[in-house]
Amino acid sequence: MNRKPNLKDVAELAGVSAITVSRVLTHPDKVAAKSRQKVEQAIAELGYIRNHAASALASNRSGVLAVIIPSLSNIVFNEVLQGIYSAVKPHQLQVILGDCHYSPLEEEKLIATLLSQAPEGLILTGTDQTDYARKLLQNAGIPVVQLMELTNNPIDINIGFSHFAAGKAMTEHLLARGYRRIGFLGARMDPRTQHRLAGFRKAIEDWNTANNAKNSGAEPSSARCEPYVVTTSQSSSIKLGGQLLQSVMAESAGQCDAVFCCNDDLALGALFAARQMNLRIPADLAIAGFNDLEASALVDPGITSVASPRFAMGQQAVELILQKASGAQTEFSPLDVGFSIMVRGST
Amino acid sequence: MNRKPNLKDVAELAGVSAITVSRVLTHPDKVAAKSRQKVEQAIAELGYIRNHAASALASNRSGVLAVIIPSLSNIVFNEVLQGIYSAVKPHQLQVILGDCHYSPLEEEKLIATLLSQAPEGLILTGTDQTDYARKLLQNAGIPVVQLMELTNNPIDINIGFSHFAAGKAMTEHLLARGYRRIGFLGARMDPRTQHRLAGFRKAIEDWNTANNAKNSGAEPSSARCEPYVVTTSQSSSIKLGGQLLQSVMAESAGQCDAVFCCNDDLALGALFAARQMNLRIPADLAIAGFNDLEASALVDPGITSVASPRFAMGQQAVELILQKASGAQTEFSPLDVGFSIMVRGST
DNA sequence: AAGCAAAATGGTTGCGCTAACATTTTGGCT
DNA sequence: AGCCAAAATGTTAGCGCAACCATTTTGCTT
Repeated sequence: MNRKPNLKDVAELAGVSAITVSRVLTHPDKVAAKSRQKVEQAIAELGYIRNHAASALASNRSGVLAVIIPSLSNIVFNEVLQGIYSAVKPHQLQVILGDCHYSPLEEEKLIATLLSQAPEGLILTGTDQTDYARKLLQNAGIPVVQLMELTNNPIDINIGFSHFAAGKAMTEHLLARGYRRIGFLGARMDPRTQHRLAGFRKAIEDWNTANNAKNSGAEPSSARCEPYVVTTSQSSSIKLGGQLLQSVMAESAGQCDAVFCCNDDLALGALFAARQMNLRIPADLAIAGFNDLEASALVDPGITSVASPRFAMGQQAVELILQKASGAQTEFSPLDVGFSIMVRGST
Repeated sequence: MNRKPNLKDVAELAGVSAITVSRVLTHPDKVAAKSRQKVEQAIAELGYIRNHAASALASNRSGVLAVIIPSLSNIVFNEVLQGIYSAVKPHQLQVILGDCHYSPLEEEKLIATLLSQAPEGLILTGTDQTDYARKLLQNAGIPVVQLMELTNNPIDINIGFSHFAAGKAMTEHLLARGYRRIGFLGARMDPRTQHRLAGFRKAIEDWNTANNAKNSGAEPSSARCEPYVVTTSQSSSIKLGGQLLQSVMAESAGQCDAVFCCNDDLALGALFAARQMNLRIPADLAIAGFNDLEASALVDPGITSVASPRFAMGQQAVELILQKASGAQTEFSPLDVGFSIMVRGST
């Protein structure tokens, strides 16, 4: 026999019926130890491997979890993925991963493709899905998680934190440290980066307002905080951080005394470049980042950054999907996992 | 109607037969434009999504590519993955990714699981599969790629480079630069790392032999090159690099004048730690790494490292699998993609 | 030993789709 | 108009498995 063995072949060899073999594979406790042993031996002997497609078709359960991330190369999503994999492991689940390259349209296509696998659940990054994608997901009737950021209008389950609040908090930290000519270095400018930038602007606006009120008598302009915003649609890298630092220095005529980088890659690049420009950190220039990568804590000076529980978010996404899939009809309100500012030498 | 629409529903709405709808999805050029249009409209109207399981079962083609990497967290495999995804994109293929945590046994289990999806091909990392895994793969009859390193006894397709040669070449570079008390810092010690270490040892042994021959008259010991090897089974990180540097300094009583780190994470950590120890790089201490991460080129001084075409390897793996799957019965001999030593300031 | 509930096992059927073959329609030619 | 090959479409059957329900066996109690 040259074709691959199937259930029936195993059943014949083991001297039982096909359905018993099937049960050994899916509900081993429903089968007497003796039969189970015979079946297991037959499986080993034939090198039998269950046909997942047939199983999924007959049982209407795919055992697949679909995940779409915006970028494989960004280590941030990698950590989320690790959380997802760690949570998936004890369950009989395969992960199908798609990379939508930060494009909602690609994401839409991917969703359509991945839904054809009839996944048990779907994990998306961010909250900017197209209308058609939302419709597809509604029709699919499976648990969907929007991860990383929060929205008032979730498709289903929503886990994340406010990038606006984080951006604002970090900027307030810089203001509190006395920096007044603060640059924002932004790359790729995906929605979350834009929220961080919005938080940055809000913090400065608020500060200027408050400051004007205080110094209502004096000339206000002298105490105003001046933001310098340099952004690019290029994707982020360490090298780019250095280039953007030069841009902001040029734009501010060297006045810039602090930069808030939209992520730690840029921040590291800015740090390396600042050293070459003979800027003392943080005396001449403060550097703040986002994501709290390992390197940020270990360079000298350490880079102040925003930490968030990425691994845990991934885990939680899987857990809530499984909860929901197993019938728990609890409503999940958006789950804010928060963030924290890791203050280090760079500010 | 509450259940999900199927092919027949679409066919009825479009006024054609089910098989025509199926053809629109798989061989659109075999269907007249008029019918195709009707079908496409019906699909859109119903929000129809093909049942992949049924399709796979009936057609005996899964449209799935299985990939197993040893670690999600190691950026090296991430880059390979990116190559895989880029090559997969133009084809109708989904990637199912497994993480075996550097364990051949986990890998074996994963292989069994992933094979149940009847993938069109399988990409593995390294060449250390268990015997049972090899047997499973032989039975499966699908193209298999062993990636990253080379072997004389490949399961099927083999793409990679010699980590032994790379380790040897880097050590020879250090010797050529005049360093004589060279440390090897190794973490996790997976097979590839061990080959690098073997190359390191061989280079030093060769050098000592040659040197003895030359100085046969003089006392040989004074000119001997002394290796210091510090390894740990812990997984690699920047922080660990600093700790291992301290270990090797302690072990060598401060005599060590160069360290060859088994990867750039360790090398970065060693660099940061060396600065804090007030060692001048490369005057007091040379640092060499492996993998040529982006940061290695941008820190100051840049870290000398071994570069390899990881992205291209991933791409090539997919392409060879597809070639083989489409019937090209060409035999592939192990494909050596080579490596190059990126010499930078740290040595 | 008889009776019975529970556990174990089996037969039938259909999941949704596509391969293979069969049939119909189309369009170009004389 | 009539013919014919090629293109388009349809019919039938079955992929391998698990749900459902039916039947048999087991192991316990009286």
